[in-house]
Amino acid sequence: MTQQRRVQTRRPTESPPVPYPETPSRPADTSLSPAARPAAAPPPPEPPAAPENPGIAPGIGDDAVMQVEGVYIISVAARILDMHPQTLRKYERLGLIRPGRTLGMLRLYSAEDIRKLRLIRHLADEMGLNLAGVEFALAAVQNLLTMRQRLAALLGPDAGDTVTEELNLLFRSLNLPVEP
Amino acid sequence: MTQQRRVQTRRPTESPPVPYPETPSRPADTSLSPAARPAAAPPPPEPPAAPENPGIAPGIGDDAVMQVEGVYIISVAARILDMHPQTLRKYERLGLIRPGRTLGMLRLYSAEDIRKLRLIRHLADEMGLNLAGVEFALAAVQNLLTMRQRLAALLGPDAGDTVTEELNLLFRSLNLPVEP
DNA sequence: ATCCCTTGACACAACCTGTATCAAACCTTA
DNA sequence: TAAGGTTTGATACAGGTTGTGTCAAGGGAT
Repeated sequence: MTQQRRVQTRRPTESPPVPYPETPSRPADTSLSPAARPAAAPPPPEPPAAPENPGIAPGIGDDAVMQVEGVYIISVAARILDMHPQTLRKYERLGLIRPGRTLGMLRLYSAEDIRKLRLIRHLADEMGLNLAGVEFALAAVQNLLTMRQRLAALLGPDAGDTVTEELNLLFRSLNLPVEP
Repeated sequence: MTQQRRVQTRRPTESPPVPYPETPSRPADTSLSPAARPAAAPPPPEPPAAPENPGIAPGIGDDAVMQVEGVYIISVAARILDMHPQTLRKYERLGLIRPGRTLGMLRLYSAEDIRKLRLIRHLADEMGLNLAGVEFALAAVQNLLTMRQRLAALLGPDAGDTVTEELNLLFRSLNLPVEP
């Protein structure tokens, strides 16, 4: 009755346009993927550290790249979300989120990370899922959005709109605040 | 940060052919729906109580209705599934399953209930979901099958086959042993 | 150089979950 | 009718999970 990993044989069937991400199936806490991130380049070299600016993006004036929506250090992100910094660290350790890093290895949470964390908080606090369930739900949402994309490519844009509408109904029915 | 219920306004949008079941959103243990089942008629009045016949359906010879796939009392169902009878009772109390009842209020588990319980066991034991997550996953599967049906009705049988194929890929990607 | 913040690790309280146990009631068989 | 076994509902408990608190060590910005 213990947690056990499931080996599954993947067979090379007619390579689809967008692949499904293949859920990692990690029930135990022993994650953290020991051989991961050997020397990943820190994506945004931009430590803003706006100490008091919750909710709006800090306006980076000079040579910033396009569409920088907002990047927050862990204390700011935790204050924005009203969550504990240790909770955010644990979520990263379990693989639920993957914030960027500055050159000094400080975590940088993008607006997309903030949105994902809000969804995680909704799933955990209001719907009562544990973290394995949160991982499952996140994978389900991700795969459904991928499926929508694939169906739109396979069936045409009109059918894609219908699928999008049905997915909106489904997300609403499942109490999932997702906007595809 | 405690569990709190979410009130949601349902609005009557363009009545679809098959409705989505509207997830109950029940995080707390205080379920059991106090005003439910006022005098529901017991569906199959058939107490077989086959004490030693695990796995195959008891052959009811005489005036049985068509397609009786198998009905088991709780001890037999628990032995078939290798689960504790109390666990089955708790699952029913939480609303995950809804076995039939004999006239003496004995629980009767159909083959469909057994299949659902196997899925629940897979979600809980192997994927590590808690019961709220199991409820979410069951609702997701149910809604996806409903969506497949609706899309087939809206887009035609060929698109329906494509949707079915995509759903099979999605279920496989999510480690869900479901056969639509 | 100094101060504030982050990091990683450990620990703990509260909760969840499956199981055990109990008396009462029921069905089947003698 | 009476005995025996089983189910039911309720309660209790051990083990695991989860969010949070605390600590020393280190880094970045003024």
